[in-house]
Formats: sequence, structure tokens, C-alpha cells
Amino acid sequence: MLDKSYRPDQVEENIYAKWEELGAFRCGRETGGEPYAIVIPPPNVTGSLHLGHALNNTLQDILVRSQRMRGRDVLWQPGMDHAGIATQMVVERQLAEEGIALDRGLPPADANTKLMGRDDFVARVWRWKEESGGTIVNQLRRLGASCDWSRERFTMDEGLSAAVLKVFVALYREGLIYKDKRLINWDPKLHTAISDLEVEQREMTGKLWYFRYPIEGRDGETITVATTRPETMLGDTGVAVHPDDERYKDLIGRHCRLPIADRLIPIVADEHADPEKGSGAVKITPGHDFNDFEVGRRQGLEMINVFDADAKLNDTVPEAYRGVERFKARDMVVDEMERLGLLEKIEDNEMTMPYGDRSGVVIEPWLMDQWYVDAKTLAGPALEAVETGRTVFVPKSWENTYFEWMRHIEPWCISRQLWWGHRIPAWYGPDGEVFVAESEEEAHALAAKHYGETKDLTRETDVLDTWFSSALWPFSTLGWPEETPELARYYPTNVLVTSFDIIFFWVARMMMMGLHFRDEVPFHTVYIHALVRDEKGQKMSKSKGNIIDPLELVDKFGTDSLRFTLAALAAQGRDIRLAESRVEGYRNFATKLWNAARYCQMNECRPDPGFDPGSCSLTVNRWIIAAAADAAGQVTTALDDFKFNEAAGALYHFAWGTFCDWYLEFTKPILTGDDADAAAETRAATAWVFDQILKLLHPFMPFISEELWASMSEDRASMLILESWPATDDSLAAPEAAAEMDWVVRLISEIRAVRAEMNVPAGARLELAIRDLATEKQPWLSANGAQIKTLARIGALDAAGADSAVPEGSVQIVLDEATLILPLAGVIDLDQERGRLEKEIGKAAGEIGKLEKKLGNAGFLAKAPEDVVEENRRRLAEAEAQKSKLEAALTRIGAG
RNA sequence: GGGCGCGUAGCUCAGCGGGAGAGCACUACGUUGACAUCGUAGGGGUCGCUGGUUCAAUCCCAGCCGCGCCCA
Repeated sequence: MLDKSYRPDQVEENIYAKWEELGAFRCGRETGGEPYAIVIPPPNVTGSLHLGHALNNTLQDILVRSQRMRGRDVLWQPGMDHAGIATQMVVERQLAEEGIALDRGLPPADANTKLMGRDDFVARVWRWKEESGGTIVNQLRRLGASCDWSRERFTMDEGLSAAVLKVFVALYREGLIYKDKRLINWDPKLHTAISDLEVEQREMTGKLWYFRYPIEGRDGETITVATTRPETMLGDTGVAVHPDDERYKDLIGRHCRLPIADRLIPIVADEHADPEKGSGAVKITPGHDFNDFEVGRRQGLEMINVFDADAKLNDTVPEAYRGVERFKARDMVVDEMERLGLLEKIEDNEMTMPYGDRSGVVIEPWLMDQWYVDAKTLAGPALEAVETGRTVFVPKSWENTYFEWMRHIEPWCISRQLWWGHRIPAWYGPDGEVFVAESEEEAHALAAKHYGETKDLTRETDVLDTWFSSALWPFSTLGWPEETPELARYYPTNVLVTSFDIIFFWVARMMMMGLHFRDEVPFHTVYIHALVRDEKGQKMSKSKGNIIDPLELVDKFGTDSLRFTLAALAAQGRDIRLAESRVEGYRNFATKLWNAARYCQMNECRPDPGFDPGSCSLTVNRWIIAAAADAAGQVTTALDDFKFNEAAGALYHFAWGTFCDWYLEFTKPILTGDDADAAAETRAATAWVFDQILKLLHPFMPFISEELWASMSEDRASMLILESWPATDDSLAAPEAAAEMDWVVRLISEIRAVRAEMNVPAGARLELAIRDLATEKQPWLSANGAQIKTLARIGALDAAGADSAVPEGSVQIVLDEATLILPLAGVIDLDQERGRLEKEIGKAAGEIGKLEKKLGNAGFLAKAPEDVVEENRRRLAEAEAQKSKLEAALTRIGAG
């Protein structure tokens, strides 16, 4: 016998281990089945599970488990990415605590600091990874994720590294990877370039400083420029005015003298200058501003880099400023300009500032050599694949985001000044000539050919952006560049499940690389799910302190409750606001099912492998079996459409609202009754339907469903995870049974409602007489008499004739053509009953009024579809009949 | 500035051209042998506002108000 209640903490770990022992997660188990593949969006090796991961992986697991049960050969490919920047930060911080710094070729800041070289550092990172990396993988196990762990991959693995090498060299040779000197986002704390997507634009109120620059050759005349970053003026190489700006027309082509730096810089005409903004003239610092960089290019201005890697001023500026930190330099510049009488004014200014999302420091646009991928060329086929529907976004609206980004894609800067990552396979000759090759030997061969003799080569020190390797994930994890059987079988994958903020990071890059190297999209569907927010709709973040830890919810309510909640709230196109009360509610659902199972056990409802659901003779059994099949259809259809909330809802309503609330109650009298055949059939049907529920439930609540599956029978052919999904055809449909049971449900509900309204004591047994019951329904009454008596607390039941008298003091309920009569003499207040009937009559009259108005409208009759008109006529007739029945009932009571 | 989305019951959210729904919360009643993590019943909404299209609008269109996100 099952315990009194479900204890998730006592079964989850055990069940998960059994699944793994069984090899249930492994691909290739079902060789006859059509393949179904999902690659996990690789979590970061430094990461830990947050609710976004919980949602993302719950949805993937629901898909994967249901497809597995449907007989597909499922591969859910797991793994992690090496998170270059994040991981290096973690390990560097650890080293700093031990007084160790990286040997970047500079003397240590303090004599006690030890220096560590590149190889030792990389070894140290690997050690860190083995010891403390990848906590998220175990957290995914707690979530129940049925990934094929035997195939777990890591972007720094040998195989994946080989893929990276091959791709880099191939793209280089095709001219799609090149070196270029451009402005990049420099992180002065982490000492590396970072991607646009890793830069957070923060809004703030800054200042706008107005400086006067003296015009050369015009004594006393100045031109005023406004700037938000005074310190960059030391790198100014021009002043721009709008070509149509009358105020400055005569200055175009002249020069002004840059104060402090004491250089001559040209005044140029460029559309970038906005006459409406500030003074209409802008200083141009091509080395430190993205817009100015473009202006500088157009106008042929000099590009001066005034900062070093720490964002301190370098040797290009006057002595006094050298080595000064940028914000300190700002104050010095402003002070000096003021002293020189060249500071016109200072205004407050609403602006955005770029911050590194990992370092939290202000990013410095910096001019330097980096490696780039020609993303524009690669984006072409990736765009086309979505335009032509080879890859589909669900919901479709996200295609716009993808298109927008892809159509305006910039060259992709792939080099990072880090040690942890895939080192770029490029070697430099003594004269700086570049040799790109898959190995050092090959590079030497290339060099020898180039120079005609052997030369010393030095390898590029930069590593590749982590996303460069993630972009290959859908095929590199399957063994590419080897042509493995898995690659042939599972690529392209079926669906990528991710959230919208990842469209740029992964989806776009995986599409580009997949198409270029496999000539085939990496996935046919991209399902974009919601963002999980807190109850108030705020994005969860550490700084707001509103983070809900999914594992805390798991500890409190069990994994299944959290999973079901996330699925139930995962409506397309809307964010999820997670309230703990919802999780609690679905925990109660789990408890409900647990108790239904106990009920089955107590009543010996054991699964019978020989049971044929089509063979039942009892209406109530045919009804519930048909309803179960219908629920299976609803759940399946919803899952096929990625409507997880609808699938969860259909399951919840069937299991609780139909099976527990009605079927189990209906069949109690049968199980304890005298008809042994009926009892036997009902036991088998109950067990069969409950099995259907467990199967449908399994993808959502894998643990409790598996536990109950085992507890319901000792001789299961397999664990639930490998069982077959319920059939979804309509061969079990039973409309006549549904009509009958629906009538019984309505009859009981009506009686209960009136009892409650009339304050009839809950325990009191009433007599029930039914007047005017249609002949064809007479059998319904006799067949379900026991159920009606139990559930509506009826003592004696009488199908009275049409003209039988209504006892004094009766309550009368109109149900379709019939009138239910409950003699309540002495129990009810006649005035109250009159009031109740009058209220019912009023409701019917209101309904009649609305319908008559509609049906009296010539336009409606002429233009509305026939079935709609018919439906309204039917409703009107129904309401009129009900009203007259109610009026008759009122007459029978008599005027008080 | 460009784009996307959202305002439906006290709260969290479904629905989306023809009878306003769920869960939670709330109220009343309940020791019926699965379940109080429960059962039965109930109250509660001019579906943000204003126009338009339509026989018919919570749903489609436009404008407005309020809120959120992404990109610049």
C-alpha cells in the first residue's frame, strides 16, 4: 500500500538512477523509430540553474519524453560551453586569492605576486572544470532531464576543438575570416575585446560639456563643440559641422587648434553633425567612438589611440596626462579648459553608457587588430532558409527579430585576448606574414614555401569567441568533421528550444555555420519560449534580489510540481510571472493523483494486460474510456503545436475534473455492489484509464508518474519512461455514453446547488421525484439511480408521471424537459423558494430577450451562417421551454 | 528614434469574430473509508478608453492612455 502522501525527496533520486541504469535516455535504442533530435542550448560551464534553465529544459524534456513514448529514436544531446570570459574570470579570481597573477609580459604590481604562464593557467582551468565546473549538469538531473549523458560534450573537447580548427581554416581560406583594424568594445578590466551583445547600454543622466576650440588664423574666434566625454578630446582629430549649416559654412576647410594637446585639426563638413543638437558642431575622435570612426573614415581623418589596455591615457598625450585613469583625466581636462577660459557651459544630459555585462565597467571603444568573420556573406543563406520556411520559428513573430538582426549584421569579431579558449590557428613569420593552418607543422610548411627557407614562427596568442564553437554545436556534437552515423541520422535536428534573447547568440550563428558546412539547416523548428519573471513582472536579477532559486522550489514542492507549473504557464508569446502559489497548486495536483492511486489499490483496480478498452459494456466505463482517449488526443495535439499550457490544462482537467471528481465517485457503488461482472469490468477500466493518465502525465511529471506506475502493478513490462504513448484515434469514442453521463452530471449538480442554496443540511437524505422525463431518458435514470442517490444524497427516487401531484413545500428544478421535485416541507421557506424561482425565470427571460433581439434582426438572418442562426434558434427554444417550466413550478407552489 | 508585445474576476493568466473562462485567494457548508496538500456550493468582470469595420466586436482596424521588452 502506498504511503499517505507523496514524498518527492524520497523517490526522485532513486528513480532517476533507475532510468540511467536502464539506459532509457540513450539514443539508438529504438532503431526502428524515426529519429527525433534536440541539441541542448549548451549552458555555461560556470553556470548554475536558474528558472530560465528550468523552463527551457523542462520544455525540452517534455518534448523528448513524449516523443520517446511515441516510438521515436530520441537523441537529446547534452553538454556545456566553455564560456571563455566567465571561466577565465572565475579562475583568475581564485588565483588572485592565492597571490598569483597572469604573466602578461609585464612586471607584477606588487613584489609578492607570483606570475603564472599560459600553459599552467590553462591546466589550472581544466582542473577547475573537473573539480567545480558543470554543477548545472547535476542540477539538470535533479530536474529530471532525460538527456543522453553518455554523449555529453564540451566545447573544449578534442572532437569539438578539431571542428573549430577545421572551420577556422576553411573560412580563412575562403576569405570569410580575415584580420582587420576596427573599433572594438574593449573591456579595460578583463583586458579583452567583447561582443556587442555583451555590452549593456545603461541609461543615465550625464553631462554635456561645451568647449571652445580656437580657430586658426582668426584671432579670438572659436568654434564650440559639445561632448559627453571630455577626456577623449586629447584624441580629437577633427571638428564636424553639417554641410548645410549656414552658421559654419565659412569655417569648413579651415582648422582649429586643439587646446591642451596643442594640435591643428581640420573642420570638415559631414552629415553626422546634427545642427539641432548642442552647438551644431561636434568634435571627432575616430579612435574612441563608433560614430566618429565612420566620420573619420569618410573624411580621411587621422585616428589616434589615446588609451592603454587599462583605459589609462598613453604616451600620445601631453606629459601631465600620461598614465592617468580616464575619469580622473576627465576632471583634469575640464579644469584645464576652464582655466584656459575655453569651457563655455555644462548641461545635464540624458544618455546611455556602455557597460560590460560581466565586468560591470564602462566599455572603451578601442582601435585595434582583431580577427573577423564575414557574417554578412554567411547570413545570406541563413536568412533565406527562414524566408523559405526550411526553418520555422514558433511563435512565428520572432522571425522578424531574426530577420532584423541578420539583415543588419556586422562583421563578427571572433578574437578574444584571453587564454582560456580555442587558440587561433595562425602563425606569424618574422615579418608579420600570417600562416593559417590546422597544425604547426602545416604552418611551417606554408611558411617554408612562402619564404623559400625555414623560419621561426610565433603563434597567435588570441583565442576564439566562445560562440564560434557554440555555432558548430548542432553538428560538432554529432562527431563532425568525421562523417559519423549519428551525424547522418540526427542532423538536421528537429527543434531548438530557447528563449528570445538567444536568437542572436546561438540561433543565428548555428544557422550560418550549419548551412555553410553541412549545406542544411541545423534545426527545422526554433521554439522560442518565455522569459521567467517574478510575480510583479520584473526580470529576475541578482542586483534586484528577486531571484527565485528553482532548486528551492524543488526542495519545497518536488520537481514534478515545478515542471508542471512551468509547462502550465508556458503560453506562447507571453512571459511567465511565477508565483509560488501556482507551484503549490500543482503540488496539490500531484497529491490528488497520488491519492487516486491509493484508491485504486484499496479497491484492487489492477492493470490487466488482457483488458480491451473497446469491450466495456457499462456506460460509465465506455464514457470514461472515450474521455481518456479524447484527453490523449488533446494533449498530443497541443504538444505537436508547442502549446505546453494547453497540454497541461487538458491533462489537469481530465485527471482531476473528470476522472477523480466524477468517474471514481460514479463507480464506487459498482465496486461495492452485487454485480460481480460489472465490478470486475469497472476495476479493469479504472486501472486502464489511470494508466492512460500516468502515461500522459509522464512527460510533465516524470517522477511521480513513474513511481505510481510501479506501485500499481508488480509485473510491468517496462518502466513508464519506455512505455508507449496512448492512442489518439477516435475508435473509442462513445457519444451516446457521453450524452447520458453528461445528463447525470448535470442532474446531480443541479440538485447539489439547490440543496446548498436552500441550506439543506449536508447529511440529509431527500426524496426525488422527476416529472415529465422523456421516455428515452427513463433508462438513464434507472441505470444511474445508485449514483444519483449517493452523490446527490437522495433517499428514494421516483420517476413520477406527468400529472403526479407536487407535494406541498417542494423545491422544483427544471432540467431540460423534466422537472426535478424535492419535497422539503418544513425544511424550506416557501417565500425563499418563490424568490429563487423568480430569479431563475428572470435569468431565462433575459436570455430570451437577447436571443429574440438577435433573431429579429433581418441582417443577422440574411448574413450570418445558417448553423449560427440555427444554434441561436435552438437556444431560444430551450430558454423559452425552461422559462415556462419554471413558471409552472411557481404556479404549483401558489401565491404565498 | 525604430520595432515587438501587453492591459480580461482581488492576484497570476487562458481565450480571441457568434453563449465571458481556469488556477490561486475569498465566503458558506462538510469526520459520506482515496485525498482537509480534500469535498460540495457560492460571490466577484460596462474584457484600458474613444471611434471605425461588421448582421454581430473582449476578439479585426485606427487613435489615445498606461506598462514592459528589444534594437539604435
